Amino acid sequence: MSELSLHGGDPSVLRRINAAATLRALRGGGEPTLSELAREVGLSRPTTEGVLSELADRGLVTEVAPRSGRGLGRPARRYRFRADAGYALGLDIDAHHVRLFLADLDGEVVAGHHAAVALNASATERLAAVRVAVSELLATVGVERGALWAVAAGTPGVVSPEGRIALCTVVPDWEGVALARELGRMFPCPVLVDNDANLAALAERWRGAARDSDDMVCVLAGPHTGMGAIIGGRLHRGRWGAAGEVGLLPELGLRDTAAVLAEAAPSGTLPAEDSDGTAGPVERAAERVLAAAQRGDSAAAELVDRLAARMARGIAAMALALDPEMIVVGGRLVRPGDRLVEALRRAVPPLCLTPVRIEASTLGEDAVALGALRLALDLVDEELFRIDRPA
Amino acid sequence: MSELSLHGGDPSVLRRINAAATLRALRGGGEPTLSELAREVGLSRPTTEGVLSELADRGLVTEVAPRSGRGLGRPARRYRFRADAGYALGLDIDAHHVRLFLADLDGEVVAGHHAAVALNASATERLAAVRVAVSELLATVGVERGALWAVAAGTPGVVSPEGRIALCTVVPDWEGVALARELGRMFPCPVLVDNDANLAALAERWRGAARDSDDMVCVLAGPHTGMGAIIGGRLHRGRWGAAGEVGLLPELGLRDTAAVLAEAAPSGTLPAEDSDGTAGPVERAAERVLAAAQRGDSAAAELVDRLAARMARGIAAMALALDPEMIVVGGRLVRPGDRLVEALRRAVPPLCLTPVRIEASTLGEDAVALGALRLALDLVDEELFRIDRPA
DNA sequence: TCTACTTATGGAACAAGGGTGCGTAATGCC
DNA sequence: GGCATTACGCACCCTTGTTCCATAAGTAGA
Repeated sequence: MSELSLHGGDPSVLRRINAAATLRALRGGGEPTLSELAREVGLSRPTTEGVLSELADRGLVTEVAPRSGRGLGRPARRYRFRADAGYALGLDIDAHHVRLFLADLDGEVVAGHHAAVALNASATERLAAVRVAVSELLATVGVERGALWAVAAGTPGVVSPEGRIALCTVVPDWEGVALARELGRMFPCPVLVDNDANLAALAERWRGAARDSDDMVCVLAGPHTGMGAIIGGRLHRGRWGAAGEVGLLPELGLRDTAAVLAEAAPSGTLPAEDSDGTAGPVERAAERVLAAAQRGDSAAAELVDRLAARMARGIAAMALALDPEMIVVGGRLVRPGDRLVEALRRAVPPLCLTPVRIEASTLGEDAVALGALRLALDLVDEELFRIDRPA
Repeated sequence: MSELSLHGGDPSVLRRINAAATLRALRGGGEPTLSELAREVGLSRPTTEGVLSELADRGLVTEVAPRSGRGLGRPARRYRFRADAGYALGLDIDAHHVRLFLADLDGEVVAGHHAAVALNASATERLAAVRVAVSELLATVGVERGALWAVAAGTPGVVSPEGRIALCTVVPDWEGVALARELGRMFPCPVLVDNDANLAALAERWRGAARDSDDMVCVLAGPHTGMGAIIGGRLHRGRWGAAGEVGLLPELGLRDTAAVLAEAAPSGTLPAEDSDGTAGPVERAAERVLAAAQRGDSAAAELVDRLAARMARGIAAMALALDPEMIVVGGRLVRPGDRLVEALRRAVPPLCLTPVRIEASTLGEDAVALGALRLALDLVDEELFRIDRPA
């Protein structure tokens, strides 16, 4: 709007506005009638007709067969948004995995993929694994690389505004990698990179536990606990991309989260890294403690409660700073109905000023990749609905 | 824009867009020529002419005398934004004062006012003092109450989204007051109420130390230390209006800020409240310690440093949570070149992950009232430039 | 099978807004 | 006093969108 109100406009901007409105209504799904569409958008039928033929020329809309037999009168022409006119791709690159989701322009996920990567892989090897995974995914569903409109990737650590890994303690050889540029070489479309907790927040708001919440915080409890925040409906990154890192204050207890649980097992007895490279020894140990707590092992349960009490201070600091509507707790250490989330639900509110809902993630390990997908889809939407330049 | 893209538009919305764009260009100040204006907005001269005559009908624009003698050719008609077509009012209501600023539609401050209120005044008395102060201010400059387009007020404590004082430890008898409704009775225009630190943040961004910074935090060091945050260029209030209250965590050391300094003087020797009711005994004592530190008193200086070290944790928590571009420190306890700000500048960065500028407020005691004014002016701007309804 | 009714279509006539171009008015300079 | 210069005011045309109406293409009932 600001762009719009700065420079005045020809009648053509009116057409662009109406095209965007029509596209938006059409993308809601279904195969509306011309008249239905006109009524919904608030335009006359002839105008809508003109807009639609223009959108058809751009390849974004097709006419579908009219449905006869339903109702009285002459069957109406029906139109459909061509969701397959383009695709968006979301990546999750972490210490042990590469995860991918591909969606069409409707945001419908059409394919997913997963590949294990060794913890101690070099940055080059990790990027090669990404390249292979992407190629496999695209080949499986038969989507051309040129059909991608936007790509986004999430990764642990602090990601600078230019998409460089400014800080990363979790993935070896990862710090300093200009990830956006490296990935940019693989795709003929814009590539965005962001912190994993930030993207998990986007995902939870999109199709997870925080649907339609405009002010929420997502806690990603993994080896290190990161947080992402949606503020006023928009992802907040901070000046240097480091927002949500309250864990740095030692007294707020968000560092080495998994290690607190793992300490139960004497370090000498920790198993070596799994052969599939899917999780490190600390994560494995932590997950065993969580499982034991779930089974009713009282020593393990106490350890979980202690972890929750430790984490509560950091989470409360974030809640006090932002006063969010809700906090979603996710990451490797969390499953729905978990003892950890229950413990946090007891430990955090007493430290807060306002009632804040605490929910477990419903997306599990897919959260980050889905969030990356959502970020890419946001870019797609911006492209679809932009009105400040000729199509 | 979203509003715009949802419902399609007549040619009339085009006119509204162009009117808004022209008004925006015109309000930049000066008395531009018709052609200059047309060039700047990107419209043709006849169109601009039509828009201007419409704006003149609405009383927002006047033609001024052409300036002959300057340059060749026929003198051009010149136009001016009628800043006096309306006014905005900002209030600061705190424990000891009522402060007011009145501005025209250009945001130019045309009058200010200040009145002392006794600390132990009842809510009713405090509101009466506000009413009197407003009447005096308006009478002084000869502005009708009906000429007010928007009013905003700042006050210590947590202000709920509906404008109720949900929590306030600083002003007696203030908690629970439905301030927005009470003030609403005094004015025939919208009235907004917000937390004082939030408004101070707005003010510092508008004409203080944080000009044009879209991500900043304002620390208001008074009896209790509050914080306000601008995120992505917009004020962040939180779901319940309680954002920025990290001070609640005891280990973050933002509670009873002034008292830390005042403790130097044994409580028995504290002077009684000043006859003018302008400051409480604790504030007075705190200010004496600050002044002593400024003069070089080493004991006082050490006390200030200790306070800074205490506050640093809370400020760092906020900085880590939000990763702002800069932090502005203001409030009663701060003057430019102060030892407190210097001490914070040393104490905070080591706790942070990213380089964050720390600056002293340049607005002094006016910050909150100016921020309230800015909030009211934002509402004025929204009204001036709205395009989603007929004028 | 034919007729009446219903609903959508397609195009013509009309209105609003914006751009272009040209004759004309008002000023400064020589 | 004439000329160059600059801006004005108006007429004309294009784009976009709306209203209105005759017509087409179905269904339901006789």
